[in-house]
Amino acid sequence: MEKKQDNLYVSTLARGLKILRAFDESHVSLSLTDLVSRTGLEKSAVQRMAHTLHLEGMLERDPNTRRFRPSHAWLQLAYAYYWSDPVIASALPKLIEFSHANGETINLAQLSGDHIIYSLRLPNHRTHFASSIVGRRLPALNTAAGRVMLSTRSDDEIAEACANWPVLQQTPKTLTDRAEIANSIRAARQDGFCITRDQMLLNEISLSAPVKGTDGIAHTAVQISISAIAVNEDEVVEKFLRPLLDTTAGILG
Amino acid sequence: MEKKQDNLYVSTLARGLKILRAFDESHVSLSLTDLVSRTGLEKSAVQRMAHTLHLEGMLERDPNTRRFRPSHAWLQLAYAYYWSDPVIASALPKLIEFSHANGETINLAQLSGDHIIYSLRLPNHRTHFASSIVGRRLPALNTAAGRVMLSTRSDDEIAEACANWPVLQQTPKTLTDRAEIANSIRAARQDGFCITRDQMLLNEISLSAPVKGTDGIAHTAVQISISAIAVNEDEVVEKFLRPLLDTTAGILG
DNA sequence: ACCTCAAGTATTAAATAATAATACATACAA
DNA sequence: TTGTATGTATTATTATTTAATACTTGAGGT
Repeated sequence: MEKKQDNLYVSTLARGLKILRAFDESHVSLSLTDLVSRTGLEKSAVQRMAHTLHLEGMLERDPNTRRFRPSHAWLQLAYAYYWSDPVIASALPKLIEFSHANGETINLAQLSGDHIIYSLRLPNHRTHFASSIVGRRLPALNTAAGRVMLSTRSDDEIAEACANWPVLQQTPKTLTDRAEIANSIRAARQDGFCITRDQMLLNEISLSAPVKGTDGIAHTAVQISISAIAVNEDEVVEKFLRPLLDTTAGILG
Repeated sequence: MEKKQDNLYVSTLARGLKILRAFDESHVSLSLTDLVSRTGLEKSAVQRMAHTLHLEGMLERDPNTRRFRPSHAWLQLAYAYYWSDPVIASALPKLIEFSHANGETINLAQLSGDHIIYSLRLPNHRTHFASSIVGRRLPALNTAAGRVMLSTRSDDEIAEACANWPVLQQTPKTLTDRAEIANSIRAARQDGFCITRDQMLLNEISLSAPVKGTDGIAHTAVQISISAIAVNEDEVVEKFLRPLLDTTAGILG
């Protein structure tokens, strides 16, 4: 896949990035040969890239196992990202306020292609690890946050997304019927919020409201997670919709 | 600075990384010429690297201003980092517990060379933006967390660090006298904790305890921040040391 | 203790792919 | 409009990466 008829494209750099992206939640430390198989690059290419990334402080290397791991530099990049995105600075104090006042898990989600990505998370319960750390990507159509953002778009865009964007069956109860997802988005447009249940995690209720820009389109949403053991959807809306909308209203999209 | 007599070193990749690292808290969006001046690379090199990084989804490009910004991919890398570091998974539930029980800002800090880096942060008050987001690096000697980690090392290492590691005068009251810093570290070794005040921020008290590995050395520490307006250091120790030590005790270094 | 094999490391000739120089285009200001 | 700064495009040259291969190390099995 050495692509492009593009004389500005530096394939060596792309290969190096490929090494970085070989790491994910189920590949936390990789040997040279692991990297070869995961990236599809030549052994010697991997050798040189990994070597360089190590020297440059982007990869940690365990001297015993000789396996590579992400370094702290990866967190530093996140730090730079946070400063670069103005929505973050606007949202963070509001989320802290909400978390403090309501004691519930609250997240900031942004649209990233056909996925959402969680950019801020303030967990208030012990919950699954993946649900507590930033940077997680989920198919937009599967999530309340994704649907509520889509609901601010034109009918055509919604239809296009519902037809083509990925849907992932995460739990037995995950909604995979695209027509039903479209209904959910239509409802969200009416209501100004979206609520889901058991979509990514069983017994988890998600309530989300959009952060609209001046054009009325939302690239950001705030989402809260509530355990469905104690309460049902109606009660969640009853109790948390108002504070949630207060929160989103204070954020500059 | 095209360095190395190293035939495995891929300088093109290093140049690309240099572009990424040109972004930080005071350089949130950079034009081509900005990148040239910040990296010291040739104009055409920057052109090709930025172009490639954009195509690979590592840089966002504003079509109007033609400036580059970090992309969501930078958060995804943080996500991979979190999974790769076992301390994180062990610490996160404990920090959440503490935050929930005590309602105070709590952070996980790790030693990264001669700096500490905050890898988890659970802010519970409105506080300065930089104090709320992960990935921030601070000189280890300036911080309670850095000192308490150092205090688990040998006398020689402590002496070496106190002599050579960087110290940054962040507030008028920041301790810059290296002998006094050494005293602070000695005290931390005795006490099993370190408390500071007004070091990075005025009217901020920092209390930190180490997370020791099986060898007794700490590469990680937990730190809490308390406003010094309402309470003094003794009261902070009185009130929070016990729960803090309970927290660190539950974390596998 | 020895052997085997897989995994990591080192070396090189060959040529691809990146470079640097320069020319062109566009946007903004005087 | 003209001038200047910034971004974009093109190309010959060659430095740099490549890919192939040989060497080294270490873990597991017998």
